Amino acid sequence: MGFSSKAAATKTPSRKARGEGHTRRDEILAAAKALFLEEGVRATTIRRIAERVGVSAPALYLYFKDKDSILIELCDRIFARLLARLEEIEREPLPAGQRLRRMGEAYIRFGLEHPDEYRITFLEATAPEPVRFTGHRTDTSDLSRPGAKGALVFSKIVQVYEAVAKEGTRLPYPPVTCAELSFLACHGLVAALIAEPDFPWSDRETLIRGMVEASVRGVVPTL
Amino acid sequence: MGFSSKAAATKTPSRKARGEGHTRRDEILAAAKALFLEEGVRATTIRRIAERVGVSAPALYLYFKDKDSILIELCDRIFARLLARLEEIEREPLPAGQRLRRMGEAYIRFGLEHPDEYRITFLEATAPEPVRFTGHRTDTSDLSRPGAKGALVFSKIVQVYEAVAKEGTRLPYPPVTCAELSFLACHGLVAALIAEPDFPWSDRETLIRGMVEASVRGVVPTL
DNA sequence: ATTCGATATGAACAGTGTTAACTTAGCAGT
DNA sequence: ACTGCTAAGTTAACACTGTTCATATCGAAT
Repeated sequence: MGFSSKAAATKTPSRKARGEGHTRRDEILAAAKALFLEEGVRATTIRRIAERVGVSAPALYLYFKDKDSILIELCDRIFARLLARLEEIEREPLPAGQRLRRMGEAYIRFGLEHPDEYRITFLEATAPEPVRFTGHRTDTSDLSRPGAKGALVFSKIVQVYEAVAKEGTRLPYPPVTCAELSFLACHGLVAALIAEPDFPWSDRETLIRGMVEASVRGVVPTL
Repeated sequence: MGFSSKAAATKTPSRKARGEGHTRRDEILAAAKALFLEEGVRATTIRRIAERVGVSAPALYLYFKDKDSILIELCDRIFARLLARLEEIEREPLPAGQRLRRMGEAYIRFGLEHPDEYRITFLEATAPEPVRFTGHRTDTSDLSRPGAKGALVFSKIVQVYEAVAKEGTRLPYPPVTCAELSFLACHGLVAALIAEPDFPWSDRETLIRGMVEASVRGVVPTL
């Protein structure tokens, strides 16, 4: 049955001490993450991750289906932090309008702080190429896809808009549509600032505050 | 060492100075474009473009610096059409607020109609990896970069906001900042629908009209 | 002692963008 | 006619990429 801890057994004794509690899987994730913010996405290749872990490239395939799986898991772990942040805000005793603003700001700042993960989760198309019709299925989306955690984040905003409606404010669209509009506006700011960091944008703080405001009042003017 | 020239009989004496209609350069662009919308971005590779033109892969480098240059030129040509559309709208005798809405809608629809080109122009980071500080240069941006045409598009919106100000409406931010906020909100919608076409978004038309409205009234509530 | 299953490896495959060296064809000028 | 010169294209190769396959090692259970 269960074997305790990990079975060390590196064929070539790695000079770095194997910390307790690290599985090889975690090592890979950690190496990928480090490579990520030290040298950027472009440098984060299978062979370089493997090199960092001190292992050959095919070894990664014992723990991950393919390269995307590694990146997706990495991103999902980061996005879990955003989710936690939003749930914090959710618990604050604020009027719904204010909670909306706090969430918007938290979302934007998070995105700007994790540009690579944000890009992979929301900007990179992993959808198969020839598929272009928008299948409108409210199905149980498979959680392995990128954007799965993204969808969770999104659902938080829906909840707040439902709260807004419950407070008596009339919404011009269904809560889910309101949430999409607010979310997409903030998303636009993050996406553009990440993709075009060299463009001479206006002052970042002004843009953030302005977009938070616009994303709320643009959808529900009375908020 | 036989000079068994099974040589390409396609030695059309296409004097490029002659420039009647199709130069080889244009052929390459056309092939890339066709490949683009027949088989998607992923299939648009140097060798396959070359194959379509009926030429070897390295031949493309006689006309373009690298692969990106091909794609960028392709995108710029498409975006020139958007620019023309916006200039049409610019000439319509409408109140500035209405012109803003018309432009927003045109922008969004254009983006959704040309997802691949939009992605390359606005979503793909071609910025060198380690550069992450935002150099605030109002300079003569080099026109070869992707987003060069994008910047032109953007400047159109700035002009309209200046017209709004001139009409007497007080703006909460400088015109350029207003334009950025409006633009970025619309950009968010386009970017997300392109990147995640399978997500069960609300009705597309509702989102478009809603975002156009929000991108204007969110920034300038009295418009 | 042998089998088993997990872990890891080196070699290789089918791609990618790109560069180098070489071959032509066509056109000027002594 | 014979040089040169230039533009346009070629084949071969390089340095990568993600990924698969056949093989090896090794601790543990039978």
